[in-house]
Amino acid sequence: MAVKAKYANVIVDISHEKLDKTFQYLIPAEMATEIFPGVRVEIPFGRANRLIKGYVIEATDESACDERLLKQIHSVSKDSLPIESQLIQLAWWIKENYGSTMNQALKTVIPVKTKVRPKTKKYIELDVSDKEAAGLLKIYGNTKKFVARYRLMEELSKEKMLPWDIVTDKLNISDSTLKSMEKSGIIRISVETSLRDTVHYHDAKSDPVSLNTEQAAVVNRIKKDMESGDMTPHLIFGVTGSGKTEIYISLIEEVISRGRQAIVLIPEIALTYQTVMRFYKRFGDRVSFINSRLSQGEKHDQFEKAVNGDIDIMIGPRSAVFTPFKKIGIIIIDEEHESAYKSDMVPKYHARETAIERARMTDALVVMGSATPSVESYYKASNNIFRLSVLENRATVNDLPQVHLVDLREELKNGNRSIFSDRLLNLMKDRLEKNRQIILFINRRGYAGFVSCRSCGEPVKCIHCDVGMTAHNDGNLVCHYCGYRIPTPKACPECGSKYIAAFGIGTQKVEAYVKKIFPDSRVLRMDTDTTSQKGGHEKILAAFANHEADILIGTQMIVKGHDFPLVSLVGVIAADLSLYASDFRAAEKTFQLLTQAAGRSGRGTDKGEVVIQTYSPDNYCITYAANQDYPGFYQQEILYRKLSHYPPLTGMVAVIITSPDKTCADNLAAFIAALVDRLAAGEGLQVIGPSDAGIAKIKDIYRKVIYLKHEENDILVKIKNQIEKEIKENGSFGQAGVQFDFDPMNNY
DNA sequence: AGCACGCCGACT
DNA sequence: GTCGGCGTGCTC
Repeated sequence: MAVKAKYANVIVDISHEKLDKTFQYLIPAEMATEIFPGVRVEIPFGRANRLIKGYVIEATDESACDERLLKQIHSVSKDSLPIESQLIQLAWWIKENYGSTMNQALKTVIPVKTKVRPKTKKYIELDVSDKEAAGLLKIYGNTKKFVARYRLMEELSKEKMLPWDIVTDKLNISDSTLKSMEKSGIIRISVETSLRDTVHYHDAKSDPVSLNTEQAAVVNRIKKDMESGDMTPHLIFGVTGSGKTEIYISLIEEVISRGRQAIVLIPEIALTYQTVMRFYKRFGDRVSFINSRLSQGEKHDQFEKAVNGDIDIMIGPRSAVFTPFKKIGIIIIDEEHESAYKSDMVPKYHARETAIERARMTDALVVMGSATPSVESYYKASNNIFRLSVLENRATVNDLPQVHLVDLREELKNGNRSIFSDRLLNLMKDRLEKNRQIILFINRRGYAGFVSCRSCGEPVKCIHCDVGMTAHNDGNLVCHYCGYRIPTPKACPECGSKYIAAFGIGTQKVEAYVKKIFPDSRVLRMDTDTTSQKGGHEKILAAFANHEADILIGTQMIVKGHDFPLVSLVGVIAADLSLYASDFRAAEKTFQLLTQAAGRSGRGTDKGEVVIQTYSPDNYCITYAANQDYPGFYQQEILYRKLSHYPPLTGMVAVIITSPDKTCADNLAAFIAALVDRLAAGEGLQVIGPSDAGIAKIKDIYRKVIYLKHEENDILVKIKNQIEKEIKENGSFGQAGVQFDFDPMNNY
C-alpha cells in the first residue's frame, strides 16, 4: 500500500456540500512513506492558507491540474484512528480488490449526508442591553448602509437568542456581517455543545440465553480465542435448527461487556420479525436495524447513532458491514453462504470478505454461521485459514426429516406424466387428512433456457467448460463462459431420446394441478405475481403461519429461515432445474436449496418428511442433499472445482464490457483481449472469451464478457489495474465501459 | 466553513 | 476620494 507517489488526493474535513470533492496536494519527499488512503493530514487551504484537517483518499502520480497550483501537505496527524479514516481505508481496499473508482467505493462505504448537520450548534445572542439595542435599531433603520444589521436586530429584539444556521440561511445574513458585529461587541456568538437528548434506555429484558452443551462448547472456544488475541475468522457449521442465534447473542454479550460493538449481517429475507425480536428482547434500545428499503437519509441517521455511541449492535444486510462503530469487537455473518452478500452493483464487493478486512483493521473477530457453508468458506476452514466449529444436533426435540428421492424418469416410464410422483401424491393426501401443512418448492433458479433430456436426465453441456448450455432464440445452444455454439440437437446426445427440450414449471401450473387433484385444499402461491405489492411476502408467510392455508407453493424465497411448525411435508417438484444452469456454482446452489427446503419439514412436534423429485437421482449433489451430508458433498464439489479450475482453488474475474454501440463494445473487448494475451505470456493466466454475455443486450446496452482465471488472486488484481490504466491512456472507445466482478456469483 | 474580493452607499 | 458593510465566489 505504501507506494511512493507524487500527489495525494485529499478530501477536506469540512462538512459542507460545496467541499464534497477532492483537492490535490504535493507529497513532500520526507512524508512519502506515511501517506496512504485514510491518513489524516493537515493542509494549507484557501487564499489565506489556513491549516485545516483532511483525509487522504488516494495517492497517485496523475496530476489533476497544473502542478504549479498545487500546495504541499503540511503534516500528518498522528492522533488516534478516527472512524472516517478507517472507512476510507476500507473503501480503498474495496476499490483495489473489486475494481471501481475511489468515488464509487467511497459512496458505497459512507452513505451520503442528506442534510449537513453541524456537530456543534452555534447560536447568536445580543451582547448589549435592551436599551442600547433599541438605539442601534433606530440608527440602522435610518440608513441604507446597515440593511443586514437592521434585519438581525429586528429579529433579536423579539427573540434574544437565534440559531446560527437560521440566521445565515433564512435571514440571509452573511458571516462577514456577523463577524464584524461580534468584533464591535453588539452580538455574541456562542457554541453550544449539542444538548444530548435524554434518552432512557430499556434494559435487557429477557433472561440470559441458556446454552446446551454443544452450543456452550462453541461459545467457550471462541471466547478463548478472543482472550488470547487470536482473531482468525470462525465458521460455525450447524444443521438447521441447531441454535446458532443463541451462540451469536452470547458472543455479543461478551464483546459488549468489553466495551466494544457488534455488527450482525443477516440476509434480508431472513430478517424476520422473530429474528428482530430475539435481539431486541436481549439488548433493548442498544440494538438497531437497517434494511435495504431504508432511504439513504434514514440509513445515515441509523449510522449516526452508531457514531455517537447510542447503540452497540447493528443488524442488517450486507451494507451494515459499513456501520461506523468506533471499536468493533465482532462481526457476525449469519447464513454465510447467501449470494445476497455479494453486491450486484459496482463495486461488486462481497460482504464476507469485506467484513474480514474490516475486522482485520480493527482487531475484531468474524464469526460466520451456516447449515450449508459456501464452498469457499469450508475450503478455508479445511485449510486452517478459518477455524471450524460443528453443531451436529438440532436444539429442538426433533431429528432431521426423512428424505425420499424419486426418479422422475421411472415415473415417465411407468406412464405417470404428471408433475407429481405417486409417492408425493400419497404423502400429500396423508397430510391433508391429518390437517397438517405442506410446502411445494419449485427450483427455478437459473433454469431459463436450460435444455435437458426428459428420458435420461442429461443436460446438454459445453465440451469446453463443463457447464450447461443455454438456448438462444435463434435455435442455437450457447455456452456463456466461452461462447461455444451448437445448433439445438433434435435428439439427446446421450441416449438418443427425442424428449429433449428447454422446459420449466411455473408456480401457476403447479397451483392449477393441486386444485384439480385436491379441490378442497386451501392453496397459497408465492411468486413475483403475488408478492409484487409492498409487504406481500410477509402477508403470505403470515397467512400460512396462521394456518390459513394447507399448501404453500413457491420458489427460493419460501425455503429461507421460516419456521412453520405444522409443516411436516416438503415436496421438491423438480430438483435439478438449477443443476446444470450455465454456472460453475450450480451444484453448490442446488445443494443449498435442497438442504434448506428439506430443513423446513418437521420443525414442530411431527416427524418431517421430504420428497425430492429429480431426473438425475445419481447426481452427487442431489444424493448428498437427500442424505443431508454436507461434508460428503463438499468433498465431491471441491474435486470438481480443482479439476475444472474454478474458485476457490483458482481466482476468477469476469471482465464485463458494456456499450450502447456494438462496434465500440467489440473494439474494447478486442483491445482487452489483446492486452490480456500479452500479459498472459508465461503468467499462467487462463483467458476465456471474449463472448457475448448471456443476455447480450440489456436496455440497448450491449454486453460482452471475458473471464480470467489465475491461481493467485493478486495477479488478477494487478491485471485489472493494468486494464484500467491502458483503457484510460488509450481513451478511444466512445461510451464503452468496463466492469469487473471478482469471484462472480452470477452469469454474464 | 471561512476567507478575500469587490461593489456600492455614505461621509469627508 | 476613501472607508466600510455586505453579498459572492472560491478553495488544489
